Amino acid sequence: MATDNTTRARRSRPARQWPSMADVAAMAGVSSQTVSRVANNRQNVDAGTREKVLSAMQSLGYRPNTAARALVTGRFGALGVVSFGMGAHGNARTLGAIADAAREADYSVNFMGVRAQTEAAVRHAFQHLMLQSVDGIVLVESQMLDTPSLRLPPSMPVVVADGDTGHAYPNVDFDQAHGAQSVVSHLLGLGHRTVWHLAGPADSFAARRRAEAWRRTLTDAGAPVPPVAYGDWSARSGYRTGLDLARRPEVTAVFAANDQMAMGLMRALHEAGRSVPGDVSVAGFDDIAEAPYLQPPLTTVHQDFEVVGKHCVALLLDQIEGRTDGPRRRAVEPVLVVRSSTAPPRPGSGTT
Amino acid sequence: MATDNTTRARRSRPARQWPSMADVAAMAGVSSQTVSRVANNRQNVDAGTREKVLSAMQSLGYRPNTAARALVTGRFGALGVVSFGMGAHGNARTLGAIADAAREADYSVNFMGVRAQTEAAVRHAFQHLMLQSVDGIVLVESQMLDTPSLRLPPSMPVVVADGDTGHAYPNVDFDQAHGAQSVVSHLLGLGHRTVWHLAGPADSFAARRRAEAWRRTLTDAGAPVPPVAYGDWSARSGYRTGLDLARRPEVTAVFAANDQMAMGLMRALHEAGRSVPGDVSVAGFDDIAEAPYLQPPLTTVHQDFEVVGKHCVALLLDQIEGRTDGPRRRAVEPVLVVRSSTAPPRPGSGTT
DNA sequence: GGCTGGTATGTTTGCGCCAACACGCTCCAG
DNA sequence: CTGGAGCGTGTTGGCGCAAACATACCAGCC
Repeated sequence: MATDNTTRARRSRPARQWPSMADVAAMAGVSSQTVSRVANNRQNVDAGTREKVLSAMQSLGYRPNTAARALVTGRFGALGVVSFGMGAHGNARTLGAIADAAREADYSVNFMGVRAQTEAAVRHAFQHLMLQSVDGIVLVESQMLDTPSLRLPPSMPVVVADGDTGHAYPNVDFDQAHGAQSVVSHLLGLGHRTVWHLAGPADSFAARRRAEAWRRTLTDAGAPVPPVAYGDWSARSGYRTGLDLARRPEVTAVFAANDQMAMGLMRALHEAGRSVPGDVSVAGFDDIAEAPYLQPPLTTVHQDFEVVGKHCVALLLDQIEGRTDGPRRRAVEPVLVVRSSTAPPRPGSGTT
Repeated sequence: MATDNTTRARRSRPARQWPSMADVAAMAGVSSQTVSRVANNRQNVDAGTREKVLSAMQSLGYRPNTAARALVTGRFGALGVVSFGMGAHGNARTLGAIADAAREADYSVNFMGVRAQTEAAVRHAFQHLMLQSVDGIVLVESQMLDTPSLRLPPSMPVVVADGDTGHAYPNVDFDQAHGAQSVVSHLLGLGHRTVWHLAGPADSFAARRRAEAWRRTLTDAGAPVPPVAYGDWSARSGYRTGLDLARRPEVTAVFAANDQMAMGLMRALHEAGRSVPGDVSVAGFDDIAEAPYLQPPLTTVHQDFEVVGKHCVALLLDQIEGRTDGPRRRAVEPVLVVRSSTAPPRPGSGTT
């Protein structure tokens, strides 16, 4: 990065290896403009002429040069996605869904992974994408939007997925509050005196919203609010917290902010001799594909990432194509899926 | 797709919203060529001049236009990645690693997800990428390379990750054979009479290589070769197979071709009252982050996706930059990780 | 017939950038 | 003191494409 590019760029102009419109035009005996019209599927071309051009394209193996096209149109046919690592299941699924939706709209996806939510890392990602090679950007779960030096130019369309809503950008998100509330209500409804919470990292907006909804649901129900434990979304962090919680006999129900942490949590409880759901009920969030096959099958909140991806692309295309009348926020409703990791508390348990 | 683009392209040329080199040049009082030299970090620019240009860039918010640059250099600064869905952990991890490595080299990553390994789907992906907008392509786990109509132009650099080795493209792969062999040997070494295998889908090359190594290791050891079951990498398919295997008392050890299937398998065995590893030992492949926290913690084969991503990018850059002396194949050694899901068979069990 | 309006096609132009070359200067060897 | 090499910089041209404008032709109409 930022090294001397002399050597790399020293290669002289490469020999033409792709035919251009002019080549096709010459072969078909028309002007290059007509070739352009055929390539862009314009209707005002005679059927016979179109045929000639198409067969010339075919035999020469012509492909339009996107760079030249982008230069003249100012559009790139590409969307940028900034996301924080493929380790998080949700991020990977969201990216896949965005890519699918983008392909439907004939856009390609330029992916920038960012390892850390540090200013430098995010700035680098933005700089790379903002080299004017994308028509818009989807930010997946970023908390960095308010850092002034990272502000994107106002002319760049942006959609934020699964992130903070306290900014001006259009936004697609799960209704985290509703999902978390449904889990906590479910557990309280089973008869638990209260529900403990293993939250995601404090700098994650989704984690904060889940924690807030958990707290509100408890207070609304008049249940005591136990201290919050924080993990980092990993099973490992769930395991560490689980070792702690297992030592507290008053813990009868735990809501983990994602399924991976719930896995670690259940493992720790098992090792400590606390059965799930006999002694402790555990619920997760995400409904990863493996959730039905955990031991026990995990009660969790299902999130439809496909829909999120679709909405992200739709909102972005609205901006790119200048439509301002569409919605600027979309919420996707998560659905509680009750399996076997939650049950009523043992009679007499859970008292302090 | 292939619709009339008239309306979309009808927008007249958008007002210039980005400053160009000429603007910077005017502000700095130099020629645009000098701006170009500064932008490309050439050394033959006077320090004072460079300073003036840089501050002009800064105050105008100048970003080089990659399309224009690509048009004249014939290079795009982008790598294409074709992969089959983000559902499979391995694919997601590999993509993330490729993106990281590409960023190190100042390339961006153009991601094309393909849902199905059908000819039409893959062709569409290739067409999109081959619109001369990437400098090279990484194919992650594709079996479609030999389909004649999909052949890529010889001028396009390609690297195949985790896929078939029976083709001319440079290749990065795990030493699947070695990994599978180490699992099977481990189980045989524990005293199991033989090891059953839950393979990945028949059209996956990685799955085939794992199955072949499993078979060879058994025959080399003089162990009987049980029939193979096939899954689709999902926990669900592992579960279904597990219900079958649980009914066969002679099954004392199973090698699942990935961790997700092992999870489903263990769940089915548990439901059928067969304990792991007491009655049946189970081993997986991949070492997903959650493997240590399954019940029981899963013996599996660790794969370092970061290294695979790095190698892919390195081999691709070799081709793009015209280096022909580098290696054309790289194998990454997977490592057996023994946890608690494997144990010696119960005395007297496993006889037919 | 001359006019209008529409359609198919061609010509010109310029997007922003960089390679190639030209230029003027300095420095040093011969 | 002259020739040539090296350096910083400017000038020119053209990459492939599509927008804008120009042209040719035809049909229908008063």
